[in-house]
Parts: sequence; structure tokens; C-alpha cells
Amino acid sequence: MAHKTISEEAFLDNALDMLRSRGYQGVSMSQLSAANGLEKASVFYRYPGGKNEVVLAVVNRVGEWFEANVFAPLAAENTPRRRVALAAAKLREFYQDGKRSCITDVLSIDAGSEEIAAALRVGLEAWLKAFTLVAKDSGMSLSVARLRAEEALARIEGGLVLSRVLRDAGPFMRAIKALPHLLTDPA
Amino acid sequence: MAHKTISEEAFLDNALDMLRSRGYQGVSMSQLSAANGLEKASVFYRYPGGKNEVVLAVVNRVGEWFEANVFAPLAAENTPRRRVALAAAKLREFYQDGKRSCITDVLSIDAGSEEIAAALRVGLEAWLKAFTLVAKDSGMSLSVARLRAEEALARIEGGLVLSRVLRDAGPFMRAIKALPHLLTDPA
DNA sequence: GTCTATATTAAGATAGAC
DNA sequence: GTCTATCTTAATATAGAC
Repeated sequence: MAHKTISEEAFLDNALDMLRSRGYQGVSMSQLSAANGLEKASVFYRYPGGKNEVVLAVVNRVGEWFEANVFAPLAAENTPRRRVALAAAKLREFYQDGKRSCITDVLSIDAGSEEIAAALRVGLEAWLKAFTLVAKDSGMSLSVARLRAEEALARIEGGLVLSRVLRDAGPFMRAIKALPHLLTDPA
Repeated sequence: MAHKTISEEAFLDNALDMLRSRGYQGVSMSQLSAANGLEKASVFYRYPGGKNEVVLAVVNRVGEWFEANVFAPLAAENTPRRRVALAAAKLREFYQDGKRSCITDVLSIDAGSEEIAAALRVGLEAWLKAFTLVAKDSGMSLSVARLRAEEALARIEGGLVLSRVLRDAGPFMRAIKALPHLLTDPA
């Protein structure tokens, strides 16, 4: 066939893979088009705003995935322990046991635009809020729950950095294992 | 004056500032030369290997700074508490209370070369080793000390990510405050 | 909606004058 | 050791055919 096409979902999934491993400046419109079997002009037709618009679409898609797969289970009707276990399993899936980077970490370096930086901030705040909720439901005060949420999230983000640099899944996996204690054991 | 010059130290300090805020791909040889009052050709004369060589020099300089200012105090003749307090103060200085990113985090995204990735790995392992030593000297077993070192380092790295994205010094500062407990309180 | 073709700018990199 | 000048490649981006 002369004309190729690819679903928006598949395009954004491929873009996410490229962005989280090479960063905003490390991915070009040429690479995005080539990796998806399109010409550059076709990508500009889909995303007239260029790379900035592609990245925003990727960030929004990731945000929706987290909302459905991580934040929703954390807020669902269930015991705090089970809610955390479900979220932990999804986090392991998204980060492939520590082999993939956090898109928020990666894109917050030279974010490209203030709009992207704002979207990353909103997403991280939603994550903190979801962690805080389950910690509060485990019997902690709001202030303690918020600190535990921050600690848990920092360990995940830091664990991903360590796992990437050391090429060792250990740090990320131990951060995931620490989640039940951090988020459901009061004091 | 027609010919300008700048010390290698000042050049690398400026390069570090640029790299940690924009990443490897976000900094060009043109920008490096302009920011230091030189022409591109002069930078290529100093670093014939191009950007890869500049970045390696930056990483080595940072490694030496950490050796002298963070790892050495952690291994010095002193109480574990004081050793940690000294290192913590230097970390706050290097990361400007969370306002600056970790060069290891930033450069490990699309590192540029395997040589750079290896240098980052060696530096992070030295950091883990220094944290492990002081934890062991506080009465922990080697395995517990190593886990505490990893936890402390992950919280710092994660705290830097959170502080950068949220534009709030809090997460990094709380990671620093947690160091004495994590590294010197056995079990 | 995708294609070919092209314009423009900036990147990495080198030659040779001073 | 730094400069000016230049080369080559790749980036963002757009026009117009199909």
C-alpha cells in the first residue's frame, strides 16, 4: 500500500517509549514519523503544534492511564492493603520492573514548554493525592498521610533513577515492596 | 581585547549549570561556547572529542567534588551523626536546597555515550558505598546498612525530582532531614 | 490524510589565518 | 590558543500534489 496509517493510540504509545528513554530533546519529529511508518508532514498534519503537541498528547494519555489503573484502585471500595497491592502491580507493569524511566522525571528536564511542565505538575499532584487518601484511610492524620505519600513517591522516583543508572532492578523493586508499609502502617 | 579566555574550572562550572538544567541533548557546543565567551572552534580545540568530552570532564569534576566534600567527611574520624551532618550540609549546597537537579539523573537520560553512562554508574556506586560505611559504623549489619544507604539515596534523588516538578523545595529538604535517622539509627 | 519536495535554521565538526 | 570561514548533516516547518 502506498499510504500508511497508524492509530493515534499506537502512535502515542511508540512516542511514549521513545520519549521516556531519550527525553524531549532526544526525540525528533523525523524519528517520530519514521518509527510510526509515516512521513514528517503527516505527523505535522496530525499535530500542527509540532513536537510540543505530540508530547502534550503523550502526557495526557499517560495521565488517563494512571487515573484508570493506579489512582482509581487506590480510591476504590476495598481494604487499604488491597488497594495498595493493586496499584503496586500496575506500577510494576508501567515501569516494567524498573527497566523503564518515569516520563515525568525525563520530561521535567528541559520540558519544552511551560504547558508541558504544568501538565507534569498536575499529574504528580494527583498521584500524591491518591497516595495520601489511602494513607489517611489507614488511620493516619492528614499531615502524616501526606508525608508518607511524599516519601513513597520519592522512593519510587528515586528507585527508578537508581535502577536506570545502576542497571539493577533492585532499587525500584524495593521501593514497590515498601509501599504497603509506608502507606498503610500508621506511625 | 580580541582574544578571550576562561579557566577550565569556570568553563566546566558553567557547563555543569547548563547540563543539569537542560540535559545532554538540550545543550549544544554553540551554547557552551557562547556562554563562556568563546567561539565554537575554541571549545573544539580544548575538547577535541566534542560534547561527549566536555560532558565527561564535567562528570569527572563533579565526582572529585563529591569525593572531597561528601564522601571524605562521611569516612572521616568523627561520630556517625557528625559525619552525616557535614555531608548533608554539602548536599544542600550542591543541590541549592533542591532548586538544582542531579546531574546523574539528567545525564542518564540519553547519556550520549556508554563511557558517560559508566562514569555516572561508578559515581553513584561510590555514593552508595560512602552511605553504607557510615550506616555500618552506626551499628547496622552490612546488609541492613546497604539497604539504608539505598533508601537514603533514593529519597534524595526522588526528592530532587519532586522538588523540580512541583517547584517546591519541601521534598528534597525532607529527604535531607531524614538522613541522620536513616543512616545512624540502627533498626 | 498522506505523500514529495523544499525552505530555513542550527547542529557537529574542521581548515587555516593570526 | 583563539579566531573567521566553511562544510555537512539534521532539525523544525510548510506548500502543494494526490
